[in-house]
Amino acid sequence: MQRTYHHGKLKVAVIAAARDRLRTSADGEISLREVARGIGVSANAPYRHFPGKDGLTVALAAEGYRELTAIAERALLQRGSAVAALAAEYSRFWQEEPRLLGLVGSENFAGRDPESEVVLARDEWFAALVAIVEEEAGRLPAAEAYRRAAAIWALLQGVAQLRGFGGRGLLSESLLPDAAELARKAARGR
Amino acid sequence: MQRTYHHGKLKVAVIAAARDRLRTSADGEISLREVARGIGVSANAPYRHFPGKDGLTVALAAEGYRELTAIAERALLQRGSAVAALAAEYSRFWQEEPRLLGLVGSENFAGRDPESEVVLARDEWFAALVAIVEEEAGRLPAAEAYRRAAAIWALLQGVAQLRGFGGRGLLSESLLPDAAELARKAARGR
DNA sequence: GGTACAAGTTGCCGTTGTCAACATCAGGAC
DNA sequence: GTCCTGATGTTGACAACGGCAACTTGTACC
Repeated sequence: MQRTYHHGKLKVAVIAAARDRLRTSADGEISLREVARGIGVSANAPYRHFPGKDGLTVALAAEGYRELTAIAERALLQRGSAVAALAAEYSRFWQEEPRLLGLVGSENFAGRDPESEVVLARDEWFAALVAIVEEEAGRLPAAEAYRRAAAIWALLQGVAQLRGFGGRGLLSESLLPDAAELARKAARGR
Repeated sequence: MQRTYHHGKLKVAVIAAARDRLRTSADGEISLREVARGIGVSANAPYRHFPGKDGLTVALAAEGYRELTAIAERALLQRGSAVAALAAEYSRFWQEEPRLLGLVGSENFAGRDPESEVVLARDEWFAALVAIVEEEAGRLPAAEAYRRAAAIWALLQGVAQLRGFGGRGLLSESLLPDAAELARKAARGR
């Protein structure tokens, strides 16, 4: 790949590189400049594709949501409990990219446009989650299905965070609750 | 209060100011310099009390844990379900200082000294949580009590985060699960 | 009263996010 | 083929940041 003046696919390259930093860097901070440097492009090039650093993190969050949606859809196709499969995959995803999922959970979208990419991606993920609840519990009043889906998400995210503390002490791996089991109970409203 | 060369209580002042920024600032970022400026002290003064910016955020997390412990202990003294009281207070705390609790949940203490202030504070909070579980469910095997306590924490943190998304759509307030009810079930192992 | 040490200060450095102005390329109008 | 226009990258600059070093001021203890 020759160095041409125009990179061509900078947007996806930036997102991929940023995601990689998130995965590998020690402190989990991402620097726009460092990302650009890693791609071999000038510091300001990303500004042609993102309104700023915040824009990049929002894009990353959207990426995370899309991946979650894919995970949920895959879980539905599997034989056996979709909820349990989802829980297992959520945990695996967290282990691989904890900071990305942390971003997904913590990002504040309160003031954001409901039509924005990230909010749409979140809604799709949540819809997939609702489908999984109904697969486990049968048809439900919409409000109840939403509530159970939210409970499951809260559980998966919360347990994953706890697992993130890692290591010894009162929160060591063997003393953590079984996310799959808790999620199934939540799906059934128990 | 005259401006003297020696502030005297800079450490607590810095923590309080930083916590305040966390509560009030729009983006939730804290700058060591801005904090120092707000207190009326030079940019480098805080370095006499904290090893660096990370040190400050760790101190903030410890502060958060201590507050959680106090909440848990208060919940135990109340008449009625301690778990329910805890859930209510946790939610209130989140509404007031979402970023502080986000920090508590997301901070990565994996590599940290088990004797460090923040890990000790976390253990105290968790111990208080275990006491609440036993108040609700009676005496339990230690491992089981730990698991239920962890489940409750995960639920409270997860639901609070979801609530943080705020506003309309599939995750609007009225469609969120009742944290208190879920927590009680978790405490009873149901 | 003198002195060692803690607590604050100023000066400085490299890095970062972002703005403004300029350069380069690709593709359609003629 | 030529020209022009918009999208895409580049360079240069700026203020703010985190952090180091060296200096100054106050305090507490002998």
